[in-house]
Amino acid sequence: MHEPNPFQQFMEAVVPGSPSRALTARLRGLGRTLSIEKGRIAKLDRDCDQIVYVFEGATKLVAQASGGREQVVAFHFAGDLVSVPARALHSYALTGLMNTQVLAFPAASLVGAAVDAPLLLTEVLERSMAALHRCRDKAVGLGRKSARERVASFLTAMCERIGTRHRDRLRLDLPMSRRDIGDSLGLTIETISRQFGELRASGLIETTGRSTVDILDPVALAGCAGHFSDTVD
Amino acid sequence: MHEPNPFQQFMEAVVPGSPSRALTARLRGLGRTLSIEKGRIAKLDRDCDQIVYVFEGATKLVAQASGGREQVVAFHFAGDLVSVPARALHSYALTGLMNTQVLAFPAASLVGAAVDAPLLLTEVLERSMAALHRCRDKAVGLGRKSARERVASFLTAMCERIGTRHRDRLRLDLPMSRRDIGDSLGLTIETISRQFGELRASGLIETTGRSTVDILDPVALAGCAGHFSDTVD
DNA sequence: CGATAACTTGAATACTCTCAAACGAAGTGG
DNA sequence: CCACTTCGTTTGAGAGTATTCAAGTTATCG
Repeated sequence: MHEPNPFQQFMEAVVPGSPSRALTARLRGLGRTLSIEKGRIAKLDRDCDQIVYVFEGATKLVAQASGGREQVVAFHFAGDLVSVPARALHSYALTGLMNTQVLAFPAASLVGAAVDAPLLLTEVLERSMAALHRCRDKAVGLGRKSARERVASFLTAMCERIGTRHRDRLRLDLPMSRRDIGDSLGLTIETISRQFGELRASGLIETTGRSTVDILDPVALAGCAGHFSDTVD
Repeated sequence: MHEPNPFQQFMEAVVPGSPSRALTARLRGLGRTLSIEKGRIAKLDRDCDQIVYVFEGATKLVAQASGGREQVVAFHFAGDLVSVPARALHSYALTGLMNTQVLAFPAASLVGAAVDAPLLLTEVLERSMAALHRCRDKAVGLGRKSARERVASFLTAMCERIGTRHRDRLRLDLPMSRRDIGDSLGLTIETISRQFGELRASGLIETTGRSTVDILDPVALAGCAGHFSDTVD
C-alpha cells in the first residue's frame, strides 16, 4: 500500500470518468503541490485567481478588512475545492489549521484546459455553486442571528462535515481555535467561550480539552440554530 | 426597432460566439420566461435549483430564517444571472424590486444541456465564481463591520453597478427600500436611516426623495467602507 | 388633495465587545 | 516524571453600538 499521490487523488475526486491522457498531462503541468504548515499562509500565486484542491489536512480562507480585522470566510477539509481570489475588496489568504497538502491551479488556466472536458467543468461548477450556497447561508447567520444561534449553526454544520461516532455519541474534533470560530461567526473569542459554556450548562454539549466537543443532543442543538422551518413561527 | 426578445438577449449575453442551432433549440425548450411584479415573489419551480437570467428590471434574493427574519443575500439587475437554490438551511425567494422579466432554467438541465457547449459552461462558471466572491465580501461586511462601514460599502458598490452621471455628479437611483438595504446589510431600517442622515450631515451624500442619492465625495465614501488597504493601519 | 406607506427621529434597552485577570492545557527542559 | 513556561481559554465588570419601541414627518400614489 503505497502513499497516494495528490494529483492522482485530485483527478479521481474532481474529474469523473476516465480523463484523456492529454487532459491529465495538461492538468499535471498546471497544478503545483504545496505544503502549508499549521498556522501559516499558503504561498499561492497572488497574480491571478487560484483554484485549490485540499488533498490532506484542513484550511481556513481568511479575508482581511481594514484595521487588522479578520473574517474567516470558509473552512476546508480533505477533498474540498477552494476558490481563492487574487484581488477583491478585501485581501484573502488561505491558512493551514494543521499541516496540510494542497494542489493549486491558476483558475483561468484550469478552466481553459477544461474546454474539452465538460465533466471537469461541470464538477467545478457544481462545487462552486455549492460554495456559493453555503456562503449565503453563512451570510444569513452573520446578518441576522444571535451568538447562540451562530454557535449552534456552526457546531451542527461541523458535525455533518467532520463529526464522528465515539462510543454511541456524536463527537467533534475541532482543528480550529476559538479565535478561528469567532472570526468565522463574526464574534469574539470571549463570546464563543461564553456560548460554549452556556451550551455545556444546558446539557447540549460536553467539552474535553480544547478541541473535543461531544454533541449530547444534536436535535436540540439544531433547533437552536434558527434555521428556517415552516412549523415554528 | 422591435422589442428585444428575452431569450435572444440571454443567448447573446451568456453564450459567447455563435451557438449551434441544436443548443439554441435545447435551451429555448428549457427556459421559462416569467414576469415578476414589484414586491412579489417569482413563481419558480421549487423542486430543483434554478438558474435565472434577469432580462429587465431588478430583483433581490431573500433568505428566510426562523422568526420571520429576512436576509437579502444579493441584488440583481438586467443582465445578471442568479442561482436560486431549491432547498438549503434557509428558505430562499427571488423577489421583484420593480416589474421585472426573467428567464428561469432548471440548473441541472441547463448544465446538462451545456455538456457540448463549453463556452456556456465557462460563462456560467465565471459568473457563479464572481457571485461567490461578492458573497464573501458581503460576509466580511456582515461579520466585521460597523453600520457606517456597511452603508458606505453598499453605496460604493451600488455606484459601480447602477451609478449614473447627472450634471457632473455621481447619481444613484436606488430601486430598493430602506428595509431592503437593512435586510441586506444586517441592520434595521432605523439604523440605515440614521447612517444616511450622518453621511448627509458630513457632506458625503445628498438625498432627494426616497430613492435618489447623489454621491458628493466618492473617494471619501469609499474610504469609510473599511476595505482592505496596505497603507492604512 | 387626501390616504397610505415609507422614512426619520428620539429615548430606553439589550446584546455583544472591550479590557482585565485568573485559569488550564500543552509542550519543554531539567 | 515533574516543574516551568507559554499560549489558549474561561470568567467578570463595564462600555458601546445597534435594536426596540414609539411618535412624528415626508413621499408617493390614487
